[in-house]
Amino acid sequence: MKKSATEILIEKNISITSPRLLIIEEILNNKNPISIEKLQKQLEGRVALSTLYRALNDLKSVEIIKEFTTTDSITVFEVADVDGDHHHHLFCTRCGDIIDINLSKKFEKNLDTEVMKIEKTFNFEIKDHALELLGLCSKCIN
Amino acid sequence: MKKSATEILIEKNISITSPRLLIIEEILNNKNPISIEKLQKQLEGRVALSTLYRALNDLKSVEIIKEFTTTDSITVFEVADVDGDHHHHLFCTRCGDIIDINLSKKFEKNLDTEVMKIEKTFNFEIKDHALELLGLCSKCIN
DNA sequence: AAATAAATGAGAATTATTCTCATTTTTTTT
DNA sequence: AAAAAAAATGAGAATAATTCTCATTTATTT
Repeated sequence: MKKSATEILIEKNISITSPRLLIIEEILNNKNPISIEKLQKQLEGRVALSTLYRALNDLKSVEIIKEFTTTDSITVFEVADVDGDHHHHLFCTRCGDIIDINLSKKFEKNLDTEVMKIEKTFNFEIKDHALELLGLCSKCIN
Repeated sequence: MKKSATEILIEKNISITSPRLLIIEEILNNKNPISIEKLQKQLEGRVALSTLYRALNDLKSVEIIKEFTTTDSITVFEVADVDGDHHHHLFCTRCGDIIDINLSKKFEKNLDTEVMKIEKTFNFEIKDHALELLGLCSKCIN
């Protein structure tokens, strides 16, 4: 059921190149969002840095991947949500770890209702939302 | 009832200097989060750029201000929440506008409950949360 | 008021990201 | 399947954002 990197590129109708495949695979392989620095290390010698930045922007603009910034100002990437598969993030403010989380169906419904209210109040057309939870992970708690 | 910039610095027990006062006032004056570029222009000639960056970091570390990054990768600052005064943000992905919003009391309660569940599941100690809503503002909708 | 400690300004240094352009790879056309 | 056209890459230069250094100034403590 999982799509291959090649299939993903075909679906978005952009050309299939080795750097793009490698980058998508690397991001897919990572359970959690991955930083540019990590990607760079992982792809060392196989993808030029300029290409990495360019390809990340390309993949972002066709919505294959998503970019965001952590609480400690690190730019990270993850594969964009497909269909209903929608998740949020837990950030450890000490060690910088990021964990993907799902909210309960019930709560997501509540959230959607609240969002609709806000759309009306502000005459805004809301396309997406992200809930960020900040705190200390189990390792850093003590 | 509003605290002055001086009072804010005294409260946090860090020295009272002209750049810090000017920066806090500038951020207070702005209804919505303000970018570094804007701050820089506004404070041109009164605060050196290196001081601006340094003071922003200082104020951030004593939690007088809060930093975050917009969807188009712009770093912005706002005054940190005081007491229960807690808000979220609406981002226009076309024009970059940011609007402060409040969620309903009821929804914030639901959110707190959900957050507590997540804390247990992940053995995480959650200190703060932020809901970001992304879409098109009334001006950009058409 | 003097002594100490902390913060500032100016510019240099570093880091992150984008840009340029000749070459290579991919896609389209035949 | 080969030729032509279009798109992407790699290497490094250029730019932009942020941090660092250190002599001087300002704020705090004694």
